[in-house]
Amino acid sequence: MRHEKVDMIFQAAVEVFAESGFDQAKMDDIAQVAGVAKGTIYYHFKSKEEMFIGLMNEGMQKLIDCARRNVDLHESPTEQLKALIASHVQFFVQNSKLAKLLINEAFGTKERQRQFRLKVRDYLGLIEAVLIRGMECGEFFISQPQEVANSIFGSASFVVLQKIYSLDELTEQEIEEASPVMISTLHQILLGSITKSSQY
Amino acid sequence: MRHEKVDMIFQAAVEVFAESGFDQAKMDDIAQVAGVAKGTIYYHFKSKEEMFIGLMNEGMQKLIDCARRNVDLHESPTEQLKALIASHVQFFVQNSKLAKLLINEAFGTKERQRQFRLKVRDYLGLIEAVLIRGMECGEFFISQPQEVANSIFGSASFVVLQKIYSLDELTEQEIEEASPVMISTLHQILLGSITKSSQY
Amino acid sequence: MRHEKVDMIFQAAVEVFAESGFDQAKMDDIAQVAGVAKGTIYYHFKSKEEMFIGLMNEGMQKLIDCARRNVDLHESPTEQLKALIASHVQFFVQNSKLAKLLINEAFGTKERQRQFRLKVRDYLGLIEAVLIRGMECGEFFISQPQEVANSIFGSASFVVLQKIYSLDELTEQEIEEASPVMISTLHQILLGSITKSSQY
Amino acid sequence: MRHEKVDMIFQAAVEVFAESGFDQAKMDDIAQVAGVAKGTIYYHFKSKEEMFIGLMNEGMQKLIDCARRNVDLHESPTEQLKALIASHVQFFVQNSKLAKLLINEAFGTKERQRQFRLKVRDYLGLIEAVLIRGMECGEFFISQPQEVANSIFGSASFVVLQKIYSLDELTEQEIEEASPVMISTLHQILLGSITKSSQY
DNA sequence: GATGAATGAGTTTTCATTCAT
DNA sequence: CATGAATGAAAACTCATTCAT
Repeated sequence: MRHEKVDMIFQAAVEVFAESGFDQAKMDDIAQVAGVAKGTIYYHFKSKEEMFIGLMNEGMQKLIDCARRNVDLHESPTEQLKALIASHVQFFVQNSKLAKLLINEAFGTKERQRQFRLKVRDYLGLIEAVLIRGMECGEFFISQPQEVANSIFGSASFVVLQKIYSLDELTEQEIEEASPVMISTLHQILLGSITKSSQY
Repeated sequence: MRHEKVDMIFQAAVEVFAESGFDQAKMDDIAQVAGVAKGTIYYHFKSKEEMFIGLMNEGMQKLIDCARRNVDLHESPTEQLKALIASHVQFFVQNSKLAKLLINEAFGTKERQRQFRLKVRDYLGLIEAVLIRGMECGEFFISQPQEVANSIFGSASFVVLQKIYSLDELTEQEIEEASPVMISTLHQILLGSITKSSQY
Repeated sequence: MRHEKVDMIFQAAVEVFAESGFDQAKMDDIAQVAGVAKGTIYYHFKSKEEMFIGLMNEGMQKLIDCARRNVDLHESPTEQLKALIASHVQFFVQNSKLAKLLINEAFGTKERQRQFRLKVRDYLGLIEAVLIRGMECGEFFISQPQEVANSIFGSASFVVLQKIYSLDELTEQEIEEASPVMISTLHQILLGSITKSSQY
Repeated sequence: MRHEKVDMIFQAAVEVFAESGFDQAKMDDIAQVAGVAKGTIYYHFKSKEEMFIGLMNEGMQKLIDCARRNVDLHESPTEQLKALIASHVQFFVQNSKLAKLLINEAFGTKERQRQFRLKVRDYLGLIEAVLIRGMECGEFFISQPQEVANSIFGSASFVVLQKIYSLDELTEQEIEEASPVMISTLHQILLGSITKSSQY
């Protein structure tokens, strides 16, 4: 296969970066995990930073595609938003390392972080679009759709990560099993208030 | 004063850690900002990690105290929760570097991260307590108060950080001014659904 | 042509080595400039060092041939020496990168540098031969022809290189135009004292 | 002593750089020769390049000071020029490694090389000043003093280096002994043509 | 003959930590 | 208590060389 080693490096990089974060991730470890020499990484990627950016884009794109696919299964904005939240939770549960990385690298002034936020913004735009459509067809009552989108993202992300990195140290199995509860709670909180015009 | 230098180091450490994150923060920088020699830091703190842990505890304690103070100003859980959310937003806006650090270091398997989560749990416990009191006196209708607490924390935190690290690069002034909108939006979303029994 | 690629590599190597010096020259760059794959270089040349030695010999041989040709145009040693100096200046001006390389690699204890000095000695021998012939036919009055040969080489080389790498950063055009002045000045200095009549 | 280690590093750096040239010189070697840890070098010097520049300035300044001292011992420009040439030869003989480095790093487009040429220009200015004074008081007859200065520098430098790196591999002792001959030959060549009476 | 992906030893640089003063 | 020079164990990155195709 042509891209055999490149793929292995990419996989290894996801794993190591997600495990340790950008700074703690060592190129040596990535090389070892990938089963290639260190030089091989640099033959295919210009630098640690560049590799990371490519990797983040890839990961975020997966998240975005997954969300879009799930949204498109439904017609009503309400159902779409519910699907989106469920999709988000499931993706984070199944890609927990990536999820942690996402939260860790979403803020900051480094180039990689700025680039990364561009992708995050795409995803948030997807959420916002659903909200706006809901407003237009009278299903949602929202004054600040952008803030609400941020709020949804923050809720869903933190709920999952808090479960994963809970002090009880749950197994992957237990976390998977907890997904439905997390999803339904999030549905309750996040949809309850926007489907009726409340006064707070 | 007895602890003159210790305090200066502590202040400097907050600044530098918050600015750069744990890994990128250099002891040299902390020393320089504090106006002391590098060796002096090691006279007062055992290591970079230990200093960081102390600092995080301090920061989280401030957040907790601030929240508790604001909660205690009110009687009804609804008002308490509103106050808590407003307090959270304001604290994050006024301590944005610390806020970022909080999110960055909340997850992970390192000792400092585990220790840190103990403090986060205290804060979440505070939120949860308000929720439970609200359930008890019939103001809130929640099935999973812990998840809801996480959700509130995640929403409020992400909304503020997203504003601070927005691609528009707002000034501190502009962020301060945006606080009321963020708070009211969060109130709307987070309180709307739990004060009525919704079906999702 | 049979040696099509070999020639292209050779040309590229001259260019890159001359531009960057031995250590800074990268085989990748040579390959790229030559328009061949890196492996191809190693198919034709044993190593970087060996390629460099061959290249230096080639370059020096050109210089020697050029000098010899110009010397042979004249009968009297005085005219021969003048021709030789003019030839040297012109060659250095037209092959400035090679000239720099020559000076940089002329001294040192590395094998390539030792090998290189053998060729330099050939060239110096050519100068010395003219001087000795001049002594024999009574045109020159010199006690140490070898030292004088070195002196001539050093003068002429440095004058040109100093012009090329002057802080004013002259264009190639300007350097070409400065050649006559450099040549006549060198004639004046170098021939004035070794000939009987100081008419230059 | 305050600068104990800094001095040792400096000495070691001169030695290693002079022995191997900038590119081949390894910081490890400098550290080892200096008898300090590698980190110590970086505590005192910002980078390899910066260290090299400081070192070159130091070396060139020594050369300039030495030349100026010797020039100032005499009144007549002729005697001054003779003293300058003798001084140059002796300095190069006694600092042969530095001399080689000087020639190797005098040309090129790197920052360190450009900075270095500023110092070389100072030295050449010193020679030129003597020549111009000689012209003014009627001792020298030169049309291009700058070119003549370059010529003198080139002659003297190359004669010495050629002796040092001769294929016969002379001992330091033998080179020292050869100095008078080199000096007198250079005097003969370089002064003969620029003075009125060719009595040398 | 020609290729270019792969290698790994080697190089500069960084920085938390120590310790003699 | 306080200092800051010194350390050395990493870590990112380079590049001549090899070799399977």
